[in-house]
Amino acid sequence: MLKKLDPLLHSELRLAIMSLLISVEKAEFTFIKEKTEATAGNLSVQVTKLENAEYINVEKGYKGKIPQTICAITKKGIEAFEKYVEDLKDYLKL
Amino acid sequence: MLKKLDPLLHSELRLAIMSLLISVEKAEFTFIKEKTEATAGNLSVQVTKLENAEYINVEKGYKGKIPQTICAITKKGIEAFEKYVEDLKDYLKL
DNA sequence: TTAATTTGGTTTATAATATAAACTAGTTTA
DNA sequence: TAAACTAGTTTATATTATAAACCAAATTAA
Repeated sequence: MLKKLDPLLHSELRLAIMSLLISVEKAEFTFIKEKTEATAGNLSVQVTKLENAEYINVEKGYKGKIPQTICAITKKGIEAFEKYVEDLKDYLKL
Repeated sequence: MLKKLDPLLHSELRLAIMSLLISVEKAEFTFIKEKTEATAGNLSVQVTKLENAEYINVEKGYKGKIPQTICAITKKGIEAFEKYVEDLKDYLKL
C-alpha cells in the first residue's frame, strides 16, 4: 500500500529548499532564493514552515551591515527527507 | 537547475492514480477507490482533472445494471508520468 | 409494494496551501 | 537628502485539495 507522503515535503519549493540543503548543509537565504528562483516572500513563508517543523534551523545575523539569514538542515530534516524519498519511490516505481 | 514539476502529477492522489494505472493499464473506478483509500468525491474530481489533461481516458458503461467507470492511462499520460519521475529524481538526488 | 439501504458516482462548499503583492527596515548611490 | 537597492516579513488573494451533500438506480427488508 502506498504510504501517505509528508505534506511538508510534498511541496515543490519546500522540497527544492530541502534538496539544496541536503547537498550543502547550510546556505544563505539569498543563495537559496537564487537557486530556487523563488520570490523572497514565498521563500520566507516556506522557510518558516520548515523551521517550525524543525526540519531546518534558521539563524539571523549580519554580513557586515547587511542582514543575513542562514538556513541549515537538521538531523530531523535529513531523516524526514530520506523517509519522503523512500515513500515516493513506491509511487514512482523506483 | 531543478525543473518545474508537472502540477497535475505533483498531487498525492493523482500521482497514486497514475501510479496504479501505470501498472495495470486500466482499472475500474471502484478498484482505484479501494486501492487509494480516497473518498469517491475526491477521486471523481481528480479523475476528471486527469481526463481533461488527456493523461487518462474514462469510459462510463455498465456492469450488468450497475454503472461502471473504467479509467485507462494514455500514451500522453505515460509520457507525462515518466517525465515527472525524471524531473523528481533531481530533487530526490536519485 | 413501498420504504430504507447500498452502490456508484457527481457537484458544490469549505478548508488548506501556495503565491504574489505590499510593506518594513536599513544601506548605498547620485 | 532623496531615490533606489538589499534582505527580508506580513498579509491578501488565487489555487488546490478535500469532504460533505447530493443524485439516480438497484437491492433488500418490512
